Amino acid sequence: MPQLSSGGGDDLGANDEMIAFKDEGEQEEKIQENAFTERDLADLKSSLVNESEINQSPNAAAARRGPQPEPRCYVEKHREHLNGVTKQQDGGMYKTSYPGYPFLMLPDPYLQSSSMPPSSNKVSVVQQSHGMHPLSSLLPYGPNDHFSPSPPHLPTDMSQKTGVHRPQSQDLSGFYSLPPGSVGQISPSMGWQGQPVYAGLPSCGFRQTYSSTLSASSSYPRFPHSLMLGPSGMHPTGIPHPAIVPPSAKQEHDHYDRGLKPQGEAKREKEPKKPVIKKPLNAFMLYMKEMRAKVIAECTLKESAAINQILGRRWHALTRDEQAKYYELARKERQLHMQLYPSWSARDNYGKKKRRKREKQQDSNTGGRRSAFATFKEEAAPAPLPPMEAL
DNA sequence: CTTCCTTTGAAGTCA
DNA sequence: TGACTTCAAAGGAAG
Repeated sequence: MPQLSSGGGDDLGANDEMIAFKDEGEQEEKIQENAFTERDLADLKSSLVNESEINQSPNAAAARRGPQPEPRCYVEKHREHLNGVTKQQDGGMYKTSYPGYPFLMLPDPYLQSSSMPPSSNKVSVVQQSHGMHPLSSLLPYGPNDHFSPSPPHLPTDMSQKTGVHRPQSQDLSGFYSLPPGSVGQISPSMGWQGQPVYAGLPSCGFRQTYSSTLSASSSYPRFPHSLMLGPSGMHPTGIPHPAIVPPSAKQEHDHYDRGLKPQGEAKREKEPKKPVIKKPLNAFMLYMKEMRAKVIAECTLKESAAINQILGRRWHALTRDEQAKYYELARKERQLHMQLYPSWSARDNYGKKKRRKREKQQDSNTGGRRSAFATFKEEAAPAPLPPMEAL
């Protein structure tokens, strides 16, 4: 795996993740036919642990909100598991959940302005609430290459196993309000077709090509000026990018732009605000984006913390191939992010959050807000998600 | 209004 | 190099 030359976690996650995954896969083979109920029981067991922990910790943040509502989901989860089996038999998630997989940034399911094809009522995958996402839409997928640089721990014929055929091109303007040709302007020039994932980055001239294509912005700074970005975080190509968060974005207002609202053109000129380029989403984040609405619908939950717990379990319950899709998507995202913002570093966003984890831990030692679940995990659970043992 | 919670993974930092 | 830290999304809840 060329891109795994360093770090090792580029594609399919950490090794320990995959070790656990292997275990789960083995378990899944055992229980493939009859054991979604067992899985649910495992969930139930886990939830009982949580609840008992909650009850034992009146201090806990979870307790302050009452027991985790997660158990409400078990019936629905079972149903979803069954549906998942159907999906896999029917060609996998691409077919069911990724109606436009090569162009993942489908309209936000929460947005009324959805331009999804009428035939699709699926939950879109990595759509952005604050803009369309060209990363996936421009992902260098060829019809057959989506997993071509297979992760070392994945079967090399994964793409064949998934049997997914992604259309090479679709009318992106149907998904994005792009000027005609804007996509084509980028995609071919990026030279992604059939290109090794990272092999070409240093030398293939992708960046050069990209720069030349985006000549008007070839010298744009890391954080493009608003004039270049456009009113809503548009990339100089004209394609909005979710990683570019315009200063006016509510979401970033929460974290980054508090107190910096423009109060006039003079101030804007005086203190031009740099749009925040956010980190590309990792595989799990992409998975969460896709599945969150589903879980919310099934569980009638809205609290993200609880939903994320469910999603974390489901993530571990995914098959290897299913996870691989998201790892691959995440890798593509990172790749394109790197192309779009060559000089961007995750460090750029360090310190944006108000509190540091260290401060949190210090507070927790002194009785700060800390969930019993977290404490339980640290004290009793070495792994983030204990394997689903038989009850 | 601000921060926390909660998850996994990527990337940064530090010894 | 390994351990640790921070951030990415999300929205309700608490301070």
